[in-house]
Amino acid sequence: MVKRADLSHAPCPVARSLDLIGDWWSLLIIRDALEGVCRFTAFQQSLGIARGMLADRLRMLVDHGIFQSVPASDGSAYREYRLTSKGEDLHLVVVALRQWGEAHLYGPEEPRSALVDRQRLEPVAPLTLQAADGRALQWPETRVLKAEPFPSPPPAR
Amino acid sequence: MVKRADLSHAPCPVARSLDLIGDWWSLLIIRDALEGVCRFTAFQQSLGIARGMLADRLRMLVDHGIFQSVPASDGSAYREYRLTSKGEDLHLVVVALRQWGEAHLYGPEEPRSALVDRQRLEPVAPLTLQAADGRALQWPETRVLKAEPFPSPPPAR
DNA sequence: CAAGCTGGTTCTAAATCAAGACCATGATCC
DNA sequence: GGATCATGGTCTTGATTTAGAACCAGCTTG
Repeated sequence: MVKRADLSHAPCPVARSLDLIGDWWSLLIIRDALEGVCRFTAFQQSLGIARGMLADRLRMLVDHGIFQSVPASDGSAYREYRLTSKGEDLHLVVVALRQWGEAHLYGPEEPRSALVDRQRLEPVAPLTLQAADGRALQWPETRVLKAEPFPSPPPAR
Repeated sequence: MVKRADLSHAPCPVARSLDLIGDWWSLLIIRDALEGVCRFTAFQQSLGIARGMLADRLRMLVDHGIFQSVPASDGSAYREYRLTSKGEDLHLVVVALRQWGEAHLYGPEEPRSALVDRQRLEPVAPLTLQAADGRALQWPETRVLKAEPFPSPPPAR
């Protein structure tokens, strides 16, 4: 056996994405970062994650260009973690998870945090799937076209 | 320490969602199911997952109402796993992961599977965040409103 | 009814994870 | 300018999870 499968060269983008952020903590760290958390200790306190885990995860996310480690903006000699634009683009994944959770994991009266339009403080609209021309699509109206088999699969690194 | 944190009563819908499907395999199983896979052996072969893991994951996903186990549609005595509507609603999460992976994890020439509109075989449009009135929103134009503190937090069960 | 498929369960070893001790800087206080 | 605290980690130690393979019982096919 050895280690968990390596999906970083999978032909399916879903698998590659999960290879990076499919673990227990990464998306929670990214969620916090999207809400403005940027210091090691702040992540650690917000999430209750073990410090060693957090250090590992941040290192990995920096290596993969999702975070960058920059000098702290408050002028101190410490550093902070900022999402790159690649990392920020994960906000749609977080929103999709949020909306699914809101729809299916809460009782009708149960309080929950909400993502709102900053101007009007109204909840954002549910995400929808659209065709290239803007038509709304249901899931059964789509299909996955498999990739062509690759000339040379994982050519080392 | 003991076991991984229980997020099933978290006030944040993202955390609750990840509590169910934030592990290494669940979303890959769901991705396959969305593409029509429904038999135990088919999942196992498609994913290369250990059989014990797969059995555990499917049991858990059935327990949480994401799959249901139904008699096989081919008339045999075997069973198959079908997504419930709750499970099907995860397609937006899978699409978000797919689009992020397409945008950030592939070289320009590297082949990949694509999600297309079944009628025209054109790729679907990128997901976008919209306000309640349909205006496009960028991430910085939104914020997360925290939930009211709950009267009685996790009341056993 | 024998052989193979299906859908699991159980076992073991390895890897991962949580928790806390420890430590090296940098900042603060006096 | 030395003591003390905060920051941002690393290291060690067990518990839990995971991968992989072996095993097994109920269908199904020939």
